[in-house]
Amino acid sequence: MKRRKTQSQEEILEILKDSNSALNHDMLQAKLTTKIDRATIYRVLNRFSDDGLVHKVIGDDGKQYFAFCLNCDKEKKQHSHNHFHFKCLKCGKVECLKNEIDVSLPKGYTTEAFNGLISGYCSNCS
Amino acid sequence: MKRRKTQSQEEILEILKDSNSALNHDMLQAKLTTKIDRATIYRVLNRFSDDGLVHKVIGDDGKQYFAFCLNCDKEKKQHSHNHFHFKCLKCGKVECLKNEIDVSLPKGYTTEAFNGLISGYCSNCS
DNA sequence: TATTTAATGCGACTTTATTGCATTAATATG
DNA sequence: CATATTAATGCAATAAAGTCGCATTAAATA
Repeated sequence: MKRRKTQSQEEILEILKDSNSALNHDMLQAKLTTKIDRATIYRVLNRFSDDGLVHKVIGDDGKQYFAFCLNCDKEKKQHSHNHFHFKCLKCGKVECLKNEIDVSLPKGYTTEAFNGLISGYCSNCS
Repeated sequence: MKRRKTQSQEEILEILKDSNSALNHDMLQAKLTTKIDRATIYRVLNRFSDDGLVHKVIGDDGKQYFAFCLNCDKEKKQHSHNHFHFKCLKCGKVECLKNEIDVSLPKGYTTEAFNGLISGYCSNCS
């Protein structure tokens, strides 16, 4: 199934690129100039996520947030379960912290997968 | 507002204690012998969570999971935003990893809050 | 035992997200 | 360039998770 370039996708991707924070459906829709259907928005976002173009994070509110992928290796599409995301509290930027984070568990514990969101200040904002 | 001891709460708490994994609403309801209303189950669970008796985790599926609190300091009720949870892939147990985890970020980055789920094997199962 | 009010059950409702299906339009093909 | 193919879209319906209002029930207390 080959992907096609469409107006909707371009605009949504542009918004995600311009935005420096992860957006949920509502936030994204609010930024749209064109009217794009809810379902389409979700489909575009999930397609991006599947393609490794953006990452999808589930917030504490249970909603899906999407952010343009900064540090992600686009070849490896196994996004969801092997890294943390970092969100800067000042500039709002969301990044992947793929293997840059050192997780040390209590002794006897071994890590298989981890994911979650770390909040703080990035190097530009701290 | 003083808490009252009720049948429903006892049964739900018992199930959470017996279960060694975090349960969502459906899973919990399936284990009930008595019929307890959806709304009640949610209210009981959130009450437990507010009281620091159980912890609430948002899964990757966006659903709320609840697990009896093993390592949590019941005095400090600020559960939600300052620790990771660890889930053992074998025995399914969910624990708080309050300050036992060493988070080291890329240089220049500072941590304010973190939460998420780490999967692996606990000391008993690894 | 009577009183107070926390907890429950029921139903309606909200929000988030997905799916089916007919239509539109992006790409490929001749 | 015209046409065929089918990915992408819009619309409506639906699903699923969770919350809320309100009348009722039943713990705790006096």
